[in-house]
Amino acid sequence: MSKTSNRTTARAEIERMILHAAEEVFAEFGFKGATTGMIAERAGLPKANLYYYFPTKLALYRQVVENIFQIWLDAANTFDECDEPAEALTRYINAKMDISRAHPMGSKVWANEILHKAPVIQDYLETTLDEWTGTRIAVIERWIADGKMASIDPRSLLYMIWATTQHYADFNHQIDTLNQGRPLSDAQFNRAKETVVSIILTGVGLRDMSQGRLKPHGEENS
Amino acid sequence: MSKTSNRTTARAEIERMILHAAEEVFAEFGFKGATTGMIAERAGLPKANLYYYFPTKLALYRQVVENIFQIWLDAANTFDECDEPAEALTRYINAKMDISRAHPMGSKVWANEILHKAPVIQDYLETTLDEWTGTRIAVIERWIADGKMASIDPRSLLYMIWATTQHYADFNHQIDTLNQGRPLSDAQFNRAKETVVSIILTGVGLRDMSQGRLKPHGEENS
DNA sequence: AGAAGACTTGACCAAACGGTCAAGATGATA
DNA sequence: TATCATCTTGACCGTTTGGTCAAGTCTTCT
Repeated sequence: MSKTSNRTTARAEIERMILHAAEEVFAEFGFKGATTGMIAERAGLPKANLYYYFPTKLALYRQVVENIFQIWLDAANTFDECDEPAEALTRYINAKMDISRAHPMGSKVWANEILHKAPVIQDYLETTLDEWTGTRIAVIERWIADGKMASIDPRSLLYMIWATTQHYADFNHQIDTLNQGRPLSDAQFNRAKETVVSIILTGVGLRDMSQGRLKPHGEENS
Repeated sequence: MSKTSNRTTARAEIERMILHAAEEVFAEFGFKGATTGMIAERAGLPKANLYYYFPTKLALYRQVVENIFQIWLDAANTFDECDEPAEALTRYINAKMDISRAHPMGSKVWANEILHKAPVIQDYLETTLDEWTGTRIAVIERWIADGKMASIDPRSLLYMIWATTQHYADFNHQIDTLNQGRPLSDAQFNRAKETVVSIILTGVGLRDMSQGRLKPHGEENS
């Protein structure tokens, strides 16, 4: 009975289940609105047992937020995979759109946190995020100086990309409601991705609109 | 002593103060996180007195949300003030950006509501908002059919405008943090507005980027 | 087998919060 | 001044909720 799963493995497995449940509940109800009872129930164990694995509700929340920030950072790296602005921006936008589709709950927890003045992630904003943003702005400024793209405000461009891509996670309830109550199909979502990439790349002078609509890659059906 | 301010006037005044306090507290802490005690304190009256003017916390919240939706609708009308796409989109984007700056709390309450699956405004989404969106999409499709702008997905364009403009309200804490902890100056905000308008108009083929950066109107200083 | 630790859980507690209430203050009317 | 309605407020209540605890059960090691 005790071959692959020793105690530490089982413990890690349970912690993962708790964190998954917590992410969903925190996303849907916010930190205050979520109750440890709901999280425990969704994780399939009694509330008292949850406190055996995480000392407080806040500690559990912190762990959830840290995991989310790690995903965010992974996507951020796609920005640097290529030094050509069109390619770099396309990859970054697509990566962020894919995250919004794959991890909408994480994005919502993040949005909630910022909305409420970042009580637990303020230090991330001031250190890691600020640093990342500064270096990427420098990259964009170099592209502009090299005449590779139009002269726009790099910071506003980054905010626009963040806002638009995260909108598909944070506001997915509104988007679904405006789609006859149904979630976007893969085709619809891909069309949104292509539109976002198209408007932004064209908007910063990396494409032109003369030939009408371009379809860069990966289309599914009508 | 009783000339201009009869009782009904005083009552309206107090209700306005309560609603203002409630908007701030709901924006910062969410529906669950906000307490009627905090709202009463910020409005400068004892909690019990607040319940004389609003029967329940939920009723107060509903009133706040309805006021916000009215502001949203007012901005929506600027979309129709002109039938030329460049002018109409510019006005609409600027109106929404101005709202984000003037009423960030309202925008945050709205965002919070959508994030939590719109428990109290679902009917607005399904009726008024859905209807407004449908007709505006038709307008954009006509512009495209008439060759006035590039063939992009109108729905994705609207979402992009909503996401970007509201980002400056909903995520203003993050924006401030990335601006050395200070709120954006008027000059910085105007630059953001111009950048957003520029990228979107260019992105949908209503400007071209050949001459570098254009400054449409209203600049302050460097 | 049996001791020792890791894990589980129902019952419980103190604090916080939405909402009530009854007693009083204030202002309009006559 | 007397009356009545509107408004104000401190004290209070039931429920919810984060967190605790002691009494268990299960695993593992010797």
